[in-house]
Amino acid sequence: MGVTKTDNQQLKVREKIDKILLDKASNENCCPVKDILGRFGDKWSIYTILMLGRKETLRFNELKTLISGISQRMLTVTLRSLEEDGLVKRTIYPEIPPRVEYELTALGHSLLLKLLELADWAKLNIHQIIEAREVYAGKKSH
Amino acid sequence: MGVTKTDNQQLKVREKIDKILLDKASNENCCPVKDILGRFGDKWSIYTILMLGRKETLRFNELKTLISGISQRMLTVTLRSLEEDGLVKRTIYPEIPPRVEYELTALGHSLLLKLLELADWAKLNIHQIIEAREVYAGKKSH
DNA sequence: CAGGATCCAGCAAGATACTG
DNA sequence: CAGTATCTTGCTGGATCCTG
Repeated sequence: MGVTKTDNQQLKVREKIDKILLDKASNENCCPVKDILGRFGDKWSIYTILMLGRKETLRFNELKTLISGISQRMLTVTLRSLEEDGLVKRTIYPEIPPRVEYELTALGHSLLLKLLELADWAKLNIHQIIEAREVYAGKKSH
Repeated sequence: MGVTKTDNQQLKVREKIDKILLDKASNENCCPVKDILGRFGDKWSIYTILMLGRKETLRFNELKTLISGISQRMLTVTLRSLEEDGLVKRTIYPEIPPRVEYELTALGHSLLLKLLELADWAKLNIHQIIEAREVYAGKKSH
C-alpha cells in the first residue's frame, strides 16, 4: 500500500486545482473563480446579496437603509454590476414617483447558497483566525 | 398546507442570513463572512492558495514563477497576510543563501476545499454569467 | 424617488533600488 | 535568495449637486 486516505484526498484536490488552472488558460487571462470572486469580493456586494436574500423584492432606498454605511453611488454601482452578471433583476415601474424593485434571480439565489456555505466556514473558523492574528501580532512586537 | 418545499427552503435560508447578520452585530463592525472574503477577495490570495495546494512546500521564487504577473512586493504582502491569518506557514532556514519555505496549514487546506467548491459553482455558472453580461451590454447599446 | 455626473481623497498595487 | 524601503500611479469609493 503506502498510499493513505489522506494521500488520496490530496491527489484529488490537486487534480481539481489543475482543472481550474487549465480553464484559466482556455479563457482569456482569468480563471472563473477569480473572475467570480472578484465580483463579490468588493466591499458591498455580499451585504447586498444577503439583504436581497431576506426579502422577495426591495426598493432602492429600502436597501440603502438596510445596508448601513453605503453611499448612494456605491449602492448604484454594486446593484448595476450584480444586474450585469445576472444575479439581480431590476424592475422599473414607470410611475410617478418612480419605483424600482430589486430581487435575486435564480442564479443569484444559487450563489447565495454557496455564500452561506462559505459563511459557515468563516463562522466556524473565525476564532482560529483571530487567534492566529493575535499570535502573529505578538511575535512581531515580541 | 399552502407551504411548499420552496417556501421552507426560503425560510431556512433567511434564518441563516439572520444568524450571520447577528454575528455581525456581536463582532465589532463586520460579519465573519465579509472579513474572510475580504482577505482572499484580493487580486492574488486565491492564486497563492491554489498554488500552495499543489505542492507540499514552495519557496519564494518558485511561487513568484508559478503566479505569473505577480510582483515581488505583492507576493510578499499576500504571503504575509495569509500567514497572519494562520492559513500559511512560513519556515525560515538560517542558511546562506537564505531559504524560506511556504506551505498551507490545516486551516489553509480546509479553506482550499471551500474555495474549490466555490470554483465548481463558478465553473458551472460562468457561461450563464457571461451570457448575462452580453445581454446587458446589448440592452445598453440597444 | 431613483440615480446620473462630477470632483476629489486615499489606498492598493506596480516599478525600482537597496540589504542581510 | 528573500526580502525591505521608497516613490509613483491608477482606481475605488465617498461627498455633493443635478435630473427625469
